[in-house]
Amino acid sequence: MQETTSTTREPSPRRETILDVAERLVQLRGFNGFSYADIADELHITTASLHYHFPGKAALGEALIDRYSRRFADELRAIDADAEGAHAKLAAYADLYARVLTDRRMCLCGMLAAEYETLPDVMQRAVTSFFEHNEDWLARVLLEGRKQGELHVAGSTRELARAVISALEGGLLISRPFGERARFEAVARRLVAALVA
Amino acid sequence: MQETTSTTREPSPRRETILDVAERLVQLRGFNGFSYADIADELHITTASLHYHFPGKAALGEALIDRYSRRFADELRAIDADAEGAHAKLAAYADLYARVLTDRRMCLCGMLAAEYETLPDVMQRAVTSFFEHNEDWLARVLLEGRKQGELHVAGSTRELARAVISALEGGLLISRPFGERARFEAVARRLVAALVA
DNA sequence: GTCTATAGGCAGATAGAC
DNA sequence: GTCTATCTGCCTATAGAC
Repeated sequence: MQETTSTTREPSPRRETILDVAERLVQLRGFNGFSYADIADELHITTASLHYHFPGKAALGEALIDRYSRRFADELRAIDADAEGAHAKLAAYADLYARVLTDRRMCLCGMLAAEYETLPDVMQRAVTSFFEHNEDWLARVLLEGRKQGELHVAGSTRELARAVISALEGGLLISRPFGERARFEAVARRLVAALVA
Repeated sequence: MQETTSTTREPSPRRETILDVAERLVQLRGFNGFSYADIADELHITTASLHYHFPGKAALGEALIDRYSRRFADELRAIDADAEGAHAKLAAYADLYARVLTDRRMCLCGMLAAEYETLPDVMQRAVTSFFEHNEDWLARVLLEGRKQGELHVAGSTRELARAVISALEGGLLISRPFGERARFEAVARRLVAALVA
């Protein structure tokens, strides 16, 4: 039986490889800091070929955020399945960010948040959506932690969720120029510990 | 008596105006998100004229960070002179960041931290220097607060200083796409309160 | 200080052959 | 799917007149 009705594009291997390269470039240099030529050179193809897979840079950018968000959501589900208790979940969440730093990368959506003003509309919407979903997940974890008496959260859990995301994204942002993952981890530990004391 | 021996360039009015426009553009769109033409259009001059004031984009960028850092240092001195006690100083420090958000701007050096990988060497050095000076100032405030018994800071004050900067820069980064200053202020209050409890 | 004119390169993108 | 060839536009930058 042939698959013909899928609304989301079939994930061809080539397409995925292109996204892999583009993702790394955006995380390192930003959406305005790389070009189709950079990807083409690395894959030993031409920019015309890239336009076959993604009609324009905006479409490529949107696909990047969608895939990144989907993967992030998968990781959050994995944390829900594996980690027990709010403290463990928050530690696992912070660890997601620490792992982003591999190869000096920034969080894709943190990078795009900086460039937000210059992004095509479709990408702007996808970026805010990423943060809102993170907020939702965190707020739920915090609320459950409070219900269980595990956390002493005063006031709005949503506001606290925003603070956690801000702190972790900022930790990545500031640590990266100094090039040491240990620096981020020390900061992240303090931030999470202080916020959800 | 004529001034001829100053090593730092005389601040001509034109030069300052150019820096004003460039500064806003970088804070809004990033260093890779604006061009000489953008500045020239706004000032109704040509890009050739800009090259008279700044030989290249790297020199302009360096001048931007230098001026921004000098102003920031001035503000820190003003806080030292006006605010009494560590809590008041930290609140004033956080307020510096809140004021940056005017017109949806990002902190200049926070923006450049995102683009760090793509920046000319002179700019990279200037950016890290900005954060180090902020760290120094904050670490001193935290240390004095602890000595006075005003703050209960466990462990390294330098590490905590880094956490504060990360949290505030991250707050700006994430709040900006949502366009509400109140959002940042709520997050910043929580972050500072939690960190220096 | 500002201009005109122009260079040389790179950007994102398209048409059409294979 | 990938190519060659090409386009248009923008980018940083420079020479030289005023």
